[in-house]
Amino acid sequence: MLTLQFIRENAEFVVDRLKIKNFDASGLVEQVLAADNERRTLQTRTDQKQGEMNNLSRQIGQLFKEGKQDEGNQAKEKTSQLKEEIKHLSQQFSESEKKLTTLLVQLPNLPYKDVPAGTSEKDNEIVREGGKMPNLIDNALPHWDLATNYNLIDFELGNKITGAGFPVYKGKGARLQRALINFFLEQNVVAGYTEILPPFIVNESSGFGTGQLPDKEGQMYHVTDDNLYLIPTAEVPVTNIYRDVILSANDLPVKNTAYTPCFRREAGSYGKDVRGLNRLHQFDKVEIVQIQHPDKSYESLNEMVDHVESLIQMLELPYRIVKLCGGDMSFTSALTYDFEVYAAAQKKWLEVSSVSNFESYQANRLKLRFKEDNQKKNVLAHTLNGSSLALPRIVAALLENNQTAEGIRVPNVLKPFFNFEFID
RNA sequence: GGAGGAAUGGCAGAGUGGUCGAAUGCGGCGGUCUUGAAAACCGUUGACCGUUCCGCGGUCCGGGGGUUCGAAUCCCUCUUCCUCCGCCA
Repeated sequence: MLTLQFIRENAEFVVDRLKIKNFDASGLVEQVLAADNERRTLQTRTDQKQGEMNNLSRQIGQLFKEGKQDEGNQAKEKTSQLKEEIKHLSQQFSESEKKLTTLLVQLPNLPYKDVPAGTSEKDNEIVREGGKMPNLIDNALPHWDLATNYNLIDFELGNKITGAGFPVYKGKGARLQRALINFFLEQNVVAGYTEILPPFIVNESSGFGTGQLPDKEGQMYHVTDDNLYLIPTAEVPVTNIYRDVILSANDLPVKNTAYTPCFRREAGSYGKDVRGLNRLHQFDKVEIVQIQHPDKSYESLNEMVDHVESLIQMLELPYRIVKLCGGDMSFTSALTYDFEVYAAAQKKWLEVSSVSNFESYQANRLKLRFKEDNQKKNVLAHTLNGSSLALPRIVAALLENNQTAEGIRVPNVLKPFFNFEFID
């Protein structure tokens, strides 16, 4: 969330910038400022009474110590009213604080200065394109047919065991998943990321820290008995490692990578977009996460974009990098680049990565700070993350683009991890 | 799952009702000494909020609640960790 201090000092700017995200913040900002004022008034009054009480208690203690029982008891009688007032005030204060937080979390992150205006993906800006479009054979098949024909993925079996959106990978299909996960992790480690294997289920505080809760509750699977959530992305556990942490400046940047399965309810997604591997309830993804000094976070963002691009290039897939417009960006992001690969049989661009800078928006929720050298004050760090990469759509594109009459060609870079040049 | 024990500042570890945000040691930072370093010595060393902001006030001793004029200290509850038993990949 945005910091109160920033909103106080830049209220108009906040409202103005959020227009880029098609978010009318005028009413909300006003309410935040009012709630903030109320809270501060209440705190001043509460603190003052509490101070009086502390003084009185000290005096009473002193009186009893000196053996002045009568005076002590007399003084005691004076405390009951004060006590009542404090109880009342602190109740109001905590309600006021709660109200303020409720309002505050409704404000999205501000878009970075060069985020294009727009309402949907049509307004996104293509920043780079690369790779070579394949020459498809005649009668080229979409990946769901290829996956079935070559016995790589069994969608029906997934329906039986769990339900739609939970495919079963088999044989070379399963091995290809494993190979891709290894390949991605390996490349990330080479690029300086530390490998993490986090829990796949998180608590409420973690969900709040990265911004999934409270607003996107319906997108996660909820284990109600224990009030835990299946992770929708490794971003959640890996970023939350640093919740309530104060780093020192020379710890930065922190670079972590993790493979996890991701679980998404995808409520409200139906139709042809969900065919095959295009949209699943459970899928595999390797994630990269950085924690960086505010002055350098956009350098890191570019570095991450270049890194993800190199992965896709190694897989020899045609791709494009898209800068999201305000309307298509997530609630918590300041700047997001999406990566799309072309799945030639479907004739579709599929999103395989989303790389974002959240600036201090998540850090403020997480209370993730660092100590600047020679300075007392702790400052919020910047957090960034990106997929490197999400597997299913990569697999979809690999299958579709590399199909030949004899079988499916496997990119050379996977050799160390997948010992077949051909799937036939 | 059953029975006990514990949770204090970066770490170790005192403190069982009254200036305790907390002794002491280690670590960190600054200084004296030294050509430099070590050792020794001196000083300093948590976070958050409010404010009339070089000052003052408030909160925080695992989380939440309670008793009391007053709680790190007493009570309840939750969580986590340790020991023993059982079970187990």
